[in-house]
Amino acid sequence: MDLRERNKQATREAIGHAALRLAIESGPHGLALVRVHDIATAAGVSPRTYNNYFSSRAEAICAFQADQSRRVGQALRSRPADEPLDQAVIAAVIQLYTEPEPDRAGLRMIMLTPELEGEALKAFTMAEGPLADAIAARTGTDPARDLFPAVTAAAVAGAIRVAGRHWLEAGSDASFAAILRSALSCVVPATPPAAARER
Amino acid sequence: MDLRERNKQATREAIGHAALRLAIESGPHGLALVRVHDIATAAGVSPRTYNNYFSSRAEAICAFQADQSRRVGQALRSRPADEPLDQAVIAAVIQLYTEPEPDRAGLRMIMLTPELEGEALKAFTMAEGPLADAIAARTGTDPARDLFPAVTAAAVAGAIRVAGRHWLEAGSDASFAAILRSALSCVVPATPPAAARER
DNA sequence: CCACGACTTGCGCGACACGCACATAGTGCG
DNA sequence: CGCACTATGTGCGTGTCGCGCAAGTCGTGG
Repeated sequence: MDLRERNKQATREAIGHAALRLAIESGPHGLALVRVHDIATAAGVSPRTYNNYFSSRAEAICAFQADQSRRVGQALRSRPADEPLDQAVIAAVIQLYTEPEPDRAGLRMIMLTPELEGEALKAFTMAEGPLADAIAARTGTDPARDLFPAVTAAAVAGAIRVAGRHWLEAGSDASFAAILRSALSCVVPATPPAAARER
Repeated sequence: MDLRERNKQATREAIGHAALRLAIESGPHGLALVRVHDIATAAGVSPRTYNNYFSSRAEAICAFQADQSRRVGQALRSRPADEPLDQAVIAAVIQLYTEPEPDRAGLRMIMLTPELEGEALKAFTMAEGPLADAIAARTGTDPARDLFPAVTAAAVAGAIRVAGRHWLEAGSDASFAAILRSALSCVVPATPPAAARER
């Protein structure tokens, strides 16, 4: 990886981190008060540079979740090939979403702030493409003909979202991993339905 | 319904319709060129009134899809109570999304324009809340304790989205109803899993 | 018929996204 | 090692937008 590319990644993360931190500090309702200037200053760049990287505050704040989502496909591919689909997906997702202990305040900000709803959904939805490809590769289905990979990927992304919301609201009566497991088990079959397998 | 309320609904629809129409006419890439002033004028209101109803162009353009999504819960509730969950959901969704022949150009604009992605996701996701309630009511599960209703609702919303994308891309080798049916059948079980039923 | 409340509209302000031009730092070649 | 080249950071100017505020206008109920 280039020095250039590493610097780029670093400033991207710096801006994203600063944006999320300032948003949290200003409370869930004062998000509109966070000025672009503040984010840029906190990240040590000019306001103009900030929006070379992001074209809205919401995008910057949700950058971490977006990057996280992009890794789901790869996480599934790293599971052993002979593992059943449901177990593989559950294990991959749990590892990815509990490896760095998730930040309650950050997740609460992203998921429960109305102004961020659109960007948050975009962030979680970013998992779908790569995840669908990984599911298709694992199950030997053709994503161009069968809806199963894409639909399952969307369902997984949705289940992760619902699990996060439940983890935030309900309190700590269960670990995030356990909630994820029970959410995912509702929608991921051990093997694709016959209609998709028969091709 | 009041005359006031009917007028309000009418202008809301007028603005949403005008916004979508202008967006389509300007082509998928010229969306940024559609000015708020144009939308307001086309709808016969002042620009200031336009954003009494919507706080962004994207929101106005996606208003129709959002309203549509809000009706999914009610559509499911109107199915006979003894129908299995999967059949009820499939029938409800198909009826709701094919009753007015869906507008290809409009759906294409909403789903395939990057700047609209966030709002489009919001629009489709609006189905989840009422739909989860309806599923919980139908299956007798408690939405506060079981993730099944919320997760299934999210999966259904995702499946509708994927089906729409497939219908737009693939072409007309299948009816929208058929695509919806096969997408939904991937994620909606005939009956809730044992973990949810045993409570 | 009148007073109250809602919806609309015009005005103005602060913020923002982005194009453009220039400065600066990283990179690869001779 | 030095030099051109390209990618990235920055300052400035511009057009648009979201929204608070204060009339004006039209339904609604007494």
